[in-house]
Amino acid sequence: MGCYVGLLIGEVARRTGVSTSALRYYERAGLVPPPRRVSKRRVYETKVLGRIRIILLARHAGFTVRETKTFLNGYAPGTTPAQRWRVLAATKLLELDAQMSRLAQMKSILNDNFRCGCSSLEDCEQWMAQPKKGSK
Amino acid sequence: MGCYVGLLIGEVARRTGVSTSALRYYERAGLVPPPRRVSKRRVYETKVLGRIRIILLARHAGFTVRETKTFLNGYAPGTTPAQRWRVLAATKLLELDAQMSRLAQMKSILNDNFRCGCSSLEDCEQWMAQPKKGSK
DNA sequence: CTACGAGTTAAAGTGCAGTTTAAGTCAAGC
DNA sequence: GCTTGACTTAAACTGCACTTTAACTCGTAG
Repeated sequence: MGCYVGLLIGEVARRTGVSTSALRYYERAGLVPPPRRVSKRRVYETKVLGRIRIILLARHAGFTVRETKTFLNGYAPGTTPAQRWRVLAATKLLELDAQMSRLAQMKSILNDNFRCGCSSLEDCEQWMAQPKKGSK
Repeated sequence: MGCYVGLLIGEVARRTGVSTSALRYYERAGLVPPPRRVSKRRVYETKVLGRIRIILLARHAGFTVRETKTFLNGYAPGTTPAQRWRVLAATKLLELDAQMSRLAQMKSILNDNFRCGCSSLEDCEQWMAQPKKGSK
């Protein structure tokens, strides 16, 4: 049964929490390199688990699959190593900062409303007029 | 031409940066209340601009349209005012915190790689083994 | 009266990120 | 030798968030 060195797709799915269909999709999309086959079956090396962790992190951070691919490939061996990577990373960092400040703004709205307690969005001067301040 | 009190959809689109088709979609989805009509045309009151600002903020913070709707409606007049809102806001705040820490983690990866300079993801111990620390 | 421009509708189309389905392959156990 | 279970494929389907299209209605300007 499990006498190959490596992991079958079901095992990778179980260990990473990514479904087998998603793993095949990631392979088609170029996120995960095609593993070797043993009688047509995918047999993964354990290091694929690390790559999948990165993929999950990127996806959860809001990167699209295409972005994640560029992210991984701009960094993979064979491409211009540092140069492309630095440009990519710099761009991404700016986007992440922008996104974090949007989240922070949303947090303020949610937090402040615990205090303010308005019962209608339209009635609440706090959010409705953007630079109008002076209401408790 | 513009002698109604209120804004036509094109004007709202221009002022908010949201396309007319998206505005109609938001109306169907229950995010924007149906405005009054003047000879079948939507005529918005200016306060809709405030609501759209909130919608945009929520969307940019990663809320789905459905979530944004619940967010706005749980807070609107007519519903249990404070109670539902507080539960919703608390849930959302937890999600935002989780998302922010994911973004922060992604930032670290991007930032640290400026220093580390590995040329292959699989080779870089830093990210591949998750709780392995000790390398500069 | 006609043409224009800005609006209207319902319905179909788009791109993303997968999931589901149907039909097939293969090694192992009974 | 047949069944079982984990895998394989291509293709169709899903849900989200809109956008596009086609055919229509208005009010105004020339």
